[in-house]
Amino acid sequence: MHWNNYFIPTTRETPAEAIVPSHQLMLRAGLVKQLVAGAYIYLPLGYRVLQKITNIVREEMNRAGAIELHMPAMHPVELWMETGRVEAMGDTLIHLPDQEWRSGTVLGPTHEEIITHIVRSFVNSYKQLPINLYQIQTKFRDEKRPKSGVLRTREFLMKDAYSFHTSWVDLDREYRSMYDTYCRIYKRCGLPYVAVEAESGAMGGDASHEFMVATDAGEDILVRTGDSSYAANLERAAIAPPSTRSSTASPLESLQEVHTPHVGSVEQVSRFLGCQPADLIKTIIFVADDQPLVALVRGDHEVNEAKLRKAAQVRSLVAADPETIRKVTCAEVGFAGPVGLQVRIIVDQAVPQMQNAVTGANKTDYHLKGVNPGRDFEIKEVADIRLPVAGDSAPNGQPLVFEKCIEIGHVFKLGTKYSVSMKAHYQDAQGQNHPCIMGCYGIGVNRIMAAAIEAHHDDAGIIWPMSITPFQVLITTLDSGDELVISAARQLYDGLTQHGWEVLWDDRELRPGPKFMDADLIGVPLRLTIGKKNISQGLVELKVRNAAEVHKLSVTDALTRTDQLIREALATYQS
RNA sequence: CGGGGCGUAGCUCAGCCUGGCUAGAGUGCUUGGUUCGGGACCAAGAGGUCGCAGGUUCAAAUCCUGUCGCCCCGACCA
Repeated sequence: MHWNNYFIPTTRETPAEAIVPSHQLMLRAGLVKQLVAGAYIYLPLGYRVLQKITNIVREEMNRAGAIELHMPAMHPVELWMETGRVEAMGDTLIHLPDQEWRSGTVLGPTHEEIITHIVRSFVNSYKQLPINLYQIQTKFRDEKRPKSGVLRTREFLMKDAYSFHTSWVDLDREYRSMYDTYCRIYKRCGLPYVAVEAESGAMGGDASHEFMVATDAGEDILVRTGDSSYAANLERAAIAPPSTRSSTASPLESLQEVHTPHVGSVEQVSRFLGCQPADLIKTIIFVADDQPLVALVRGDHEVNEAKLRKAAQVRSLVAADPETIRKVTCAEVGFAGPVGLQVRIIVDQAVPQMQNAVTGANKTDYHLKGVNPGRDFEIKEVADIRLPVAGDSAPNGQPLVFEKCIEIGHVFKLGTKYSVSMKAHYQDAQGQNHPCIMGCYGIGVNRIMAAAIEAHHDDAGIIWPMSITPFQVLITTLDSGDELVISAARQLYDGLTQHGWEVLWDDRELRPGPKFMDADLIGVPLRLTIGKKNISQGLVELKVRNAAEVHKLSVTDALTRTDQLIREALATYQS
């Protein structure tokens, strides 16, 4: 490809709206342009990268036996009503309300309903299972706040796969296979990914893993140990129980009521009484399966509702409204405490360690000092029910570290949630009907592109992994009036093209400076520079984008060396 | 949805507070010339309904009201 005949609108300055490095570089390198908030145009260079990524995804999915198809982006809302997800998705689901036919149409944020509809239409027998169907398709979600370039958008490309099975054992096998496939895909894309245990959230289902890339541009929190022997997302991260009661145990004080007028929050109470938030026991009241449930955590900790729900073994769990709180505690909101409460209490494992703590007195404008768990209130149920904080350890005893990250993929075991509600049944060998057991597996294609840039760039621009670069080689000709320069460039261009490589020839009539700046910006991994002075001695220059040194080689040596470097680089990304 | 900010040339921004001639700069673009190995220089040009609508005024980029869009922080996020 000749640069003059192509379309790469690079810019020197960074548009003001871009904050994160990948967004800035994608705009400056002419990869994308925003059309409206949350939707991006993929310009030719960016589209090439996107295609490289989708090719890798497709190859690996096919290798794993998944079968590609293509589903519409417009869905009849009836299918979503069958699973109750019109409500579950809420505002995220984009409706088209302006015309009669459109009022029954939504834009697909994901495709469980559609794929389940397909399977129930065509799959009747266990002989047709298992099957794994996937597509690479545009999704629509009405994100409240699109941000960070293509990292969070309302319209985005996703590879979504759905598998259907006759047994949980077979789902486990496919889940494992997809997990391994994802690892291969990310490795081939050159991403430093981490697989973590995750909550499956509103998707439903049991097991779930997220694939993360650590980056400051991210909006999730990755929790892991320094040696990565343990990794999880923030919601899922398990916390080791405190080792032993602190050796500096102080004498137990007696219970004492203190007047704390209009002082309700942890911060206010600790300031008012001159103690630390960690000296308080926070008493949070929930309604679980229509019964009040109290959770106790240290004042500087936060309850993790997913953990609490699991520990309490309840189906529904919501924060109690003020009226319920008043009824349970006989006090205004802000003065709840465990002493004397006659409801089910689940205690975080950090609380029994506490001594001479402060809690609400269940009496408006009063707190209790000198509260000692076990003495002043009974400890019946202890569990890990909070979010981790700095200083906590993983179950294996190693300290946890926290990093911002972005999610680039997610695998779920869905089970029968959709097949039951949508009646996707198959007949077994005995003629019995059963709902299909399902898994689903998603990859954010645009996010891979942004994450790759987040992971591979410097001050001058992008440094593409060889596997997803828009071109493997950039030929930069200086002194383009010189016949030797042109004939050498043509020789290299033709030679490398014949080897099957994608070559971009910067044939623009520009001074060397801007050409080198653009070369670094767009991040093609190998650059061959041909100038009058060197070529008069039969030499061209070979430079690797992420290395400082420059090699002077003959034209034929440059060709074989470049070919070799590309092969070597690609090999490192293969699994 | 709450809080903050911004909308003036392709891009980065000044001008607005305190209304007043033909609305500016840098960069990019076009043409000519000199240059030519890491964003050169000279000269001449093209390019703007100052987001949009209404109002105040002799006069509005500037003041007022409304509206739309965009960014940031937070909430939300299969």
